[in-house]
Amino acid sequence: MSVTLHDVARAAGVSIKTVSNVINDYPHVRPATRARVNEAIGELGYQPNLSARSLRSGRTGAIALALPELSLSYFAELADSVIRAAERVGQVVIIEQTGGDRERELQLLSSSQRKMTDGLIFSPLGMGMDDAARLDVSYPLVLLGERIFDGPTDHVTMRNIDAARAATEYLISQGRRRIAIVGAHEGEVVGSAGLRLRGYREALDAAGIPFDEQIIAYTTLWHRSNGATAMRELLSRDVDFDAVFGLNDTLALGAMRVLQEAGYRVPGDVSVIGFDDLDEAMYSLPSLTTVDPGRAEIAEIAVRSLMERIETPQAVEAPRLHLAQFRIVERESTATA
Amino acid sequence: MSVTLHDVARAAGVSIKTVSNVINDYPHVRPATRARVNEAIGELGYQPNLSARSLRSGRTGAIALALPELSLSYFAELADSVIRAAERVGQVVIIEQTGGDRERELQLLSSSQRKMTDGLIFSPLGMGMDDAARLDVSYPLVLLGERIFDGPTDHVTMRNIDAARAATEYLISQGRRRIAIVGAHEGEVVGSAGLRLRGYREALDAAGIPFDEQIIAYTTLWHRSNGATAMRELLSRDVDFDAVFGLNDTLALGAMRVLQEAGYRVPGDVSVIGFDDLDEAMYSLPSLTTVDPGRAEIAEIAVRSLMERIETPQAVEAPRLHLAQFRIVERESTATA
DNA sequence: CTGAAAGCGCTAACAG
DNA sequence: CTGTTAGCGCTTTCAG
Repeated sequence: MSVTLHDVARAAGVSIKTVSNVINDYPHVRPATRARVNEAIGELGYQPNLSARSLRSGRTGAIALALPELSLSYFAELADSVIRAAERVGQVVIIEQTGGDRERELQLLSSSQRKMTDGLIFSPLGMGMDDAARLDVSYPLVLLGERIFDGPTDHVTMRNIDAARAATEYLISQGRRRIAIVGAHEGEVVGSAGLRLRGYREALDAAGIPFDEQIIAYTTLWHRSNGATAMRELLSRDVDFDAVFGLNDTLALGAMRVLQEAGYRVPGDVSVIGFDDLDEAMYSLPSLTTVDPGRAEIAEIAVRSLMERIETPQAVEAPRLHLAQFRIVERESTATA
Repeated sequence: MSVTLHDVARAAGVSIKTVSNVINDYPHVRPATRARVNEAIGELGYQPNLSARSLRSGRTGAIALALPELSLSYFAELADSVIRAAERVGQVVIIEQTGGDRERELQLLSSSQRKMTDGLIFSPLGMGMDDAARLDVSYPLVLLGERIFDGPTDHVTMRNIDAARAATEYLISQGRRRIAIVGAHEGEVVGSAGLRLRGYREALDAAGIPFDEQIIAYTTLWHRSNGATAMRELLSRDVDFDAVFGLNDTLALGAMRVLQEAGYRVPGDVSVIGFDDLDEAMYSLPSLTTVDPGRAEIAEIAVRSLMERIETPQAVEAPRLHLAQFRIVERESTATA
C-alpha cells in the first residue's frame, strides 16, 4: 500500500541503502544520485515509516509530559512551553493527565506506554518525598515541581522560597505589615505551599514582623473557588490585614474577588499579590501583581536535559538540579496611590 | 538489553507464539500454560516493544490533536477532554500547536509526523473554506471548529448559530433590547464569529428589534484584552446599550472589566453573557452567564468517530457532521434583581 | 492448543 | 561512493 524505500530505490535506479543515505543526509552521496533520489521521493510521495525507524533505531521521536490536568491554567501554559521547546529539537509531545492522583502517577512511571516515548517529563502532585525511590527508572526522566527533592533524576523547578520571600518583601517595602496568606497547606514542608510559606516567613523574620497564624488561610486545592472560600473564612475571623499573598494566581484571583465583594478596595485597603504569572493575571480587575516563576526557562531546560540523557545515556552524570530565574511582575493590585 | 518475547518464551519453556497469544488474550491457551507465561512475564518484567508492534500491526496507539495553542483556555479545556476520551479507548494523544497559522496548518496535514499516529483530530483556525480540499487526506481525520464546512471528512462541532440565538433570546427575555456585541469579525460568514453573529441577528429579527451596527464592536483576536479594548471603543462611541454578548468568555470577561471600571454595574446597568463556559467564567466578579457549547460531547464524539475510521477504513461512508448539544448556564452577570 | 518461520520497513555493518 | 544483507521485536499464517 504505502510507498517504501524499495519503491523509491527502484524508481531511482539505486539501492535502498543509497535512498536511506539521502534521507539521512549521509554526506558521501554523489550530487547527481542525490538529485535523482530526491526526485523519486517527490514523485512517489515517499514518507518514511516512523515505526520501522523506531524499531531499528530505538528512538521514537516523542517524549511524554505527565501533569495533573490541562484545565489548570498553570499546567496548560507549562505544556504550551514544553511543546514549543520540544519542537525546536524535533520531538513531539504526548500529554498524559494524572489528575494529581498518586496511584496514577506511580502507575504511569512503569506503564508500557513509556516504551512509546524516548523519555518523560514528569510533574507529579500526589507523590511525595517517600516515593522518591520510585523515580529511579531505566529510561530518561526529568522531574518538575516541588513534591520531591534530591531524587535520583534531573530536576528542574522554580525558586519557590526565594521568590515567595521576594514577593513578601515587595509588599513589606510598600508599607504592608499584616500580610495574609491564602492557600497554605497544613504541616507541609516541601511542596509549593510549604516552600512558599517558608519564603514568606523568612521575609517576615528579616523584617521583624511577627508571624500570625490568624491571617493564614488553609486550602486543600488551589482553584479559584478555594481562594474565594479561604478569603471568606479570613474575613469571618474578623482579623486585620492590609495585604494578601495568594500562593498562586488563581487563589489570589478568587480571594481578590471576595475582598471586593465585601467592599474592600484593592489595592487601596488591601493589596494582593499572586504567584505563577498566568495570562489571566494580566486581565483581572485590578490586574494582578504576581511572580513569574520562569516557566519558559523551566520548559526549555527540562527538554534540553531530557534530550541530553536520551542522547548520551551512558553519561552516568549525577542528577542535576536547575532552578529557574524568577521575577516580580508589578501590576495594579499592589499599586501605591 | 531489554527483555523480549524470546526471553519470556525461554523462561516459560514455550514458544514465542504462545507468549504472544497470552499477551494478546488469544482465547485458546491452556490455563496452566497461561499462568506459567504470566509468571515469567512478571519475573522478567517484560514489556512489549511498541515500535515493533506498530511496525507489524500498522497501528501506533496514538492520535494527534492539532490546535492553535494550549494557553488559550478554550483549547486547553478541549485538549483535556480529548485526552480523557482517548484514554478511554486506549489511545494516547500527541498535541501539536499551530498558532492558528494557515501555513503551519497546511504543512501539518502532510507532515511525516502523521505516520507516527493513527489519525488526527484537527482544529484549524487559519485555514478557510477555500482550503477544504486540503483535508482530503489518506489517513483518518476528524475536523473540529467552524472554519470549514462540508469538507471531505467527519466534522464535529457546536451549534453556533442556535446557541448564539438562544443566548440573545435569553437576554431579550429579560427585557434587554440594546444588546451590544463584542468580538465580531468584519465580513465573516462562517467561523465562530460569523456564525454567532448570525444567531444574534436571527434572534433580533424574530423579536422585531432592529440591528444596529453602532453597538457591534469588532476585534481580530479573542483574548481578554481585545474584549477590554472593544468595550472601551463602544463606550467612547457614546451609544446606548443594556446588555453585552461577548462572542466568547474571554472577550466577555475583558469587556465586563472595562464596564465596571467605567462605573457601570453588571448586571444592574448592563447584563453580560459569554460563550464557551470556561472554568473561569464561574469565578469572575460577577460570575459570568455563558453558553456551554458541549465541549465534552465534542471530544467524545470526535475520538469515537476517529476510532471508527481507524478501525474500519474500508467503510467509505460519507463524511458525517455531528453538532453537540449546547445549554445556557445562568450566573450572576445576567441576574435580574 | 502450540511451534516454526516469514516479514512489517528501516538502519548499519560490511563489502566492493 | 554504492550495493548486500542481517536483524530490530513483534504478529501471523500455516503446520503439526
